[in-house]
Amino acid sequence: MATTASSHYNILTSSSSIVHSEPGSMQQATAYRDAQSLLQNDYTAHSSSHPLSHAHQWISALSHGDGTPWSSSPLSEQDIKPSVQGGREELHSSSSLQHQPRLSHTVHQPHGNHHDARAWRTTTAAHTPSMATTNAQTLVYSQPGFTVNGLIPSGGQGMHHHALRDAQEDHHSPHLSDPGRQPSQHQSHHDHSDEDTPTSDDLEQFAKQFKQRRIKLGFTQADVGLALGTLYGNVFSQTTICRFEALQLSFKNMCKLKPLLNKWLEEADSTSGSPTSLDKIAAQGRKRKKRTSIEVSVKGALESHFLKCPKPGASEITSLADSLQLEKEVVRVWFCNRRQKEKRMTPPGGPLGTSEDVYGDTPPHHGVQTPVQ
DNA sequence: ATGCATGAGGT
DNA sequence: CCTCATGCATA
Repeated sequence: MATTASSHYNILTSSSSIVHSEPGSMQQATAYRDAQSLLQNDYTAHSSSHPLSHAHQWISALSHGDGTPWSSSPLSEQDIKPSVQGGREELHSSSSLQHQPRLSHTVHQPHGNHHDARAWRTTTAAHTPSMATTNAQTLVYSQPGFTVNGLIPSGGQGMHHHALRDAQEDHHSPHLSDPGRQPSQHQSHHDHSDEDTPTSDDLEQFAKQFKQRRIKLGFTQADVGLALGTLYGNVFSQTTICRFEALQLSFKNMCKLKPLLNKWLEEADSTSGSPTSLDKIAAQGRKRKKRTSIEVSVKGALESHFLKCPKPGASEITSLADSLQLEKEVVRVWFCNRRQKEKRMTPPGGPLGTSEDVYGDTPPHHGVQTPVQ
């Protein structure tokens, strides 16, 4: 399935009859300050510039095998829409209290600096009361780069690690004089509406529960995202909800979202016949560059460079882009995204014990492992 | 479920 | 230019 040259992109918004939450799928521009849309043709306009396509890999929609070594989605059957929506509104009620923190971050944890990723594992592991065998069980880093180097108290795998993240992050102020905020109290259950900084374990369990309940209630991730919008004014996409459930967000981000999702959960189960009505606002047409498909081989090359140097300078990016025949911007963004991925909590592949435990780490994680989806 | 992209805010 | 939160478009 190589280059099939199937570049047939629908540039026009064809309202097909696919599954679409038609009524109200638009998102409201909550805090968008600038709403000006330029009118310049997109990248599809370079047809006249190129007489013959010789290296148009960025517009070739080849199957792009996706060389994700860790991609192991067992089964995913999402988007079950039982349509449990009734026809009620809560706009008239719910006029009680409830002050949402809005943009203010309720996170005081990683203090904005210092690697959130590290705080991740550390917090949990650190407060382990009796860590006899309680090793890193929650999050299994199944990637050579994901090791939380040097911070694993259990000393499980302080072995090979590419010190690839210590070049920048710690350029902040070295004020770590108030680590006392670290939640040391850990209840042995779930469901804690504590407002303060949750531990990674808390988040993990919450995410699991959330997912379960959500599914039980018959809501899709997208539904939740919209509901959050109608309820609190912050709309989120399916992507975000998904990532939350999969713990693929930064610690900070998770902390921020948890309260919201928690509220939704309460609402959702209390009013089993939720309405999901939202005001429709004009959709804002944004011209987004079409997703560039990077070939597997190219991805490999990029990865190699990443291991070598996660933060290439502008010049290096340029040359790299040149040799790979990619736009500089594409390469730059690739690196950015790559770095972000590195900071996620859950490394792709999931905490599920894959067969490849390069770390000899056999975590005794709890049994419940994704019943469905 | 994820890959690439956009944008705000910080340096 | 970076990080970080987020999401459209896709696989």
